[in-house]
Amino acid sequence: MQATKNNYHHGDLRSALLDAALAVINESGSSQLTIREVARRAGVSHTAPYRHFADKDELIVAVVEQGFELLQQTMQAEKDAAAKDPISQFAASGTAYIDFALQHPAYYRVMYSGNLLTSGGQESLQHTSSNTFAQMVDDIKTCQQLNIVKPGDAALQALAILSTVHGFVTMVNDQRVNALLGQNADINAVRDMIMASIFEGLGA
Amino acid sequence: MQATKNNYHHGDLRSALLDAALAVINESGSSQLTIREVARRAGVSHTAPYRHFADKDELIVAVVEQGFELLQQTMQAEKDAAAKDPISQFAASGTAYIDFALQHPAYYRVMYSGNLLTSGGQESLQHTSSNTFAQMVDDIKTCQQLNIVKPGDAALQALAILSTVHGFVTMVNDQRVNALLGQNADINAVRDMIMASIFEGLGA
DNA sequence: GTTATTTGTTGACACTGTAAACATTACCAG
DNA sequence: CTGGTAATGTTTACAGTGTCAACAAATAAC
Repeated sequence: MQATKNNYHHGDLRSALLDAALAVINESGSSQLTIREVARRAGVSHTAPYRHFADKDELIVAVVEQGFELLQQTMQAEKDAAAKDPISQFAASGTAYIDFALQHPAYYRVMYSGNLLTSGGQESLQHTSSNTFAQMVDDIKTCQQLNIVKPGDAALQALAILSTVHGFVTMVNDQRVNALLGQNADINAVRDMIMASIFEGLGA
Repeated sequence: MQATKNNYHHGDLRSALLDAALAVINESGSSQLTIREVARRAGVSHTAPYRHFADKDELIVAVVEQGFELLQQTMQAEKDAAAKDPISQFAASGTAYIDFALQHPAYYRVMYSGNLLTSGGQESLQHTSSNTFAQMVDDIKTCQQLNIVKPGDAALQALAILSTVHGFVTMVNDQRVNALLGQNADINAVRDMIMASIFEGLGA
């Protein structure tokens, strides 16, 4: 099963389809994401994808899962590269999350727009974001024990932070921030301000 | 032009189509929103909508605009009902915004999910949210002059708040909050906590 | 090396968005 | 009232979509 060309069998069609799906979303938006177009880009017939995904939902879910894996990796890498004190670690997570969302808008959009899925596909990806969340809660608890974050329900604190960060990157990716602040807005400056206000709110 | 029944002419088809569109989104999600289904619900032929909307995008944009009007009205009503000091006014706005999003998830989802639109339709609704935003900035500036909000770029402060609020309601409506906190989470309590942390961050 | 399994193709069907041609109703000037 | 014109709705048609069933080629297993 190697990726030799000009074969009847593609070699790694599943990956190729996922890549193509992401490319379509990047170029034309998720409303143009179509099984037939994805197949076209992979150079196969319009029903070939059905050997790898039961339906369109399953293809989208696969892209979402791949996105969450990449997010997880990105955050872990940033944490590894940062100083080992809890504050730096937490800051690294947050910045990595935001940067991931802004550098991979296609991924992020699919990951957090359930309206793409036809029916109950949503459930199958509920679990995907819980890893990230659980990690956040752990980090906050660690900081609380060190008295560098004020006490309180760590899950609620994590949720508030996630709300801010998620809302921010969503608005940036949807061009809302540019619309509201003007085209010349310095997104990185806004990001830093938002991170700062989060830390301030934590009482660090 | 009155809405008499059983007429060849519908009477107020445009409104009926908008209502039907919203109902579809509520019942089946925006992925099921289809011109033909909307026409079916309004009891007209599948091309009748084209006498009122150039294409599907225009129908969606009309729903979005209607949503923003309703949001504006809701916020104004809450402000009118609240105490007249700036803090109460600002709190009323925020709570009204959140409550609107949670009580009209279908509206809110369409209003803030650009991926429904095929092409350049996004531009036509960029202006819609700027009213709300401008109002927020004004309110913050007022509070700053009264020394109940700390100084700084009011637009940035407004953006941070909007990020938090938008992120929160988005996650609630997408079932993310329930997934992360558990089904028995008290959303109103979370909302109040988030509002409190916003005010804390403002230095009020 | 034959056979079963995996992977891809062809063809079909019901559904969608949308354009063109046509029909009915509302409205307005005389 | 009467006609003509604009507004509104219908029918028909076409290309594109998701997905199923039947078939074909390549791979893997014995």
